[in-house]
Amino acid sequence: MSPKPRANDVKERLVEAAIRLLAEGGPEALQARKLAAEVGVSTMAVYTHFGGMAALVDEVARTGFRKLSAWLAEVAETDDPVADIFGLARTYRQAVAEQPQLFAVTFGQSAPGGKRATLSDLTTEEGREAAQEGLEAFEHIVRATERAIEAGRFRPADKYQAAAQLWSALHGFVTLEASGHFGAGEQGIDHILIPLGITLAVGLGDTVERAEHSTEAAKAVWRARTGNAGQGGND
Amino acid sequence: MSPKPRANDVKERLVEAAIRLLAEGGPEALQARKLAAEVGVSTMAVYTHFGGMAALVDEVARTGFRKLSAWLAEVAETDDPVADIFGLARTYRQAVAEQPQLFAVTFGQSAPGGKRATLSDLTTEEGREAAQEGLEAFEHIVRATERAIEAGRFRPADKYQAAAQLWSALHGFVTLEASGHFGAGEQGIDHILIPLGITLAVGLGDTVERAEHSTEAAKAVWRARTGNAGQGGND
DNA sequence: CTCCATTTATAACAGGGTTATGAGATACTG
DNA sequence: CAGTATCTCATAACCCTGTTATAAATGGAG
Repeated sequence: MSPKPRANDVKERLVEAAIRLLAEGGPEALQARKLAAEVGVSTMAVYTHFGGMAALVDEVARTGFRKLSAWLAEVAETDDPVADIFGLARTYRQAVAEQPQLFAVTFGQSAPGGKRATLSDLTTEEGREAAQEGLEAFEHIVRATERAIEAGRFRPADKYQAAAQLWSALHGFVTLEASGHFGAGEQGIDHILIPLGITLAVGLGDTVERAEHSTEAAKAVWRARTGNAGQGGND
Repeated sequence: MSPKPRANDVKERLVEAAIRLLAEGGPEALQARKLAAEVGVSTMAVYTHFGGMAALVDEVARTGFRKLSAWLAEVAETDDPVADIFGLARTYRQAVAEQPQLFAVTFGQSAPGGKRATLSDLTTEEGREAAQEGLEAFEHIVRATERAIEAGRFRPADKYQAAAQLWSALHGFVTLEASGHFGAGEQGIDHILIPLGITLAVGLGDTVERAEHSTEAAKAVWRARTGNAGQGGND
């Protein structure tokens, strides 16, 4: 097996193997020796390509952001921007639910004190320029928020500020759910995420009726997407 | 120094030292040998008292929850339950801002030595029993939410469900802020946390005017508390 | 005092990340 | 084409950290 790894995709394969090990065995399974064995090379590959495990983990974290952005980008824009926001939320939650270990690294690695350039303030112009991958995922929420404001569903407001509110709530729910605080399975979606979304939409200016209608629309779109061809694959 | 550790508070001192090392050097500094040296004992103490580093980290996580609960318990109940919720939010945020490393462990984002602390489900009866400390912090939000519903500020709703929404949003904001996404200092509070709180309050049934008034009331209380005698001490 | 349980220090072991070194491959240069 | 420089990778060692085996010290029970 593994006849001979072709020249330069060893780096790529290391990251892929790292994500696989992470998904299967959690953070403890992410070890240089296991990684090397998985790819069929020696541990030196980690050092020639990344400089060390820390940098590799960093790359894994960035890959998580990229995957998240890619998934969010697949959410189609409809004429109901609030429903689109719910669609983004479901997608965000689904990504984390499917690969909790990966996103635990992704969100954990962005902590300050780490080596990596931290994503800076997303509510200022300069900050947005400094933050690459993290911002990209955020931008999808911003765009949908902007459309909701333009459509009169949300009150006029700073789109970044409103989107940051939505992102906070969504991220908090997803994080707490991944930590096991909201039970297993899908119950957290119905019991908390959807009511939370309605609360936020209404608080931002939508009516209860329209917000509820949008959750139903989003649920229908979601069923069509995941019913036909699940989006849970590897990009 | 350290004349001779008295019998059974070695356990206590180990946890204290662990929190100190964590605060000063991050997760990587939380090591059995450093810990033992800090307390003035051998590494064996970790094993006789905890069974291993994993259990010690777990105890550190639980201590974080206990401190958080203690801080939240200090927030007085006024006749404005929505203002009280804002007070709880500021306190929650302040705790994490002051001891980000500790709460990164508490919430499971940081994994010293690969050993993550695990928490339990708060939306089920059994889960709530298993998670004493986690629940205690959550209960403060539940209680304030209940009062807001009873006072007619929030629409009638399941108090746990409504509180879970508030907790999600608050936790998400705090987490993202601690990761550096919302800039440094207090700007995240004014730009995002307070607007988020107003959005949620309004979405749950409050009026914009009363919600805004409550944020001001909470800010005044906060200034009085932190202006007089900061609450940043150890429990 | 003697016995027993608990706690602790010492020292070794095990398993990780990392590094030194040299061999092989690759590409550029004359 | 020959030679050389560079990049990549395997081997083997090194260091650090969690852990455990063992025995000494401690302290209460009888």
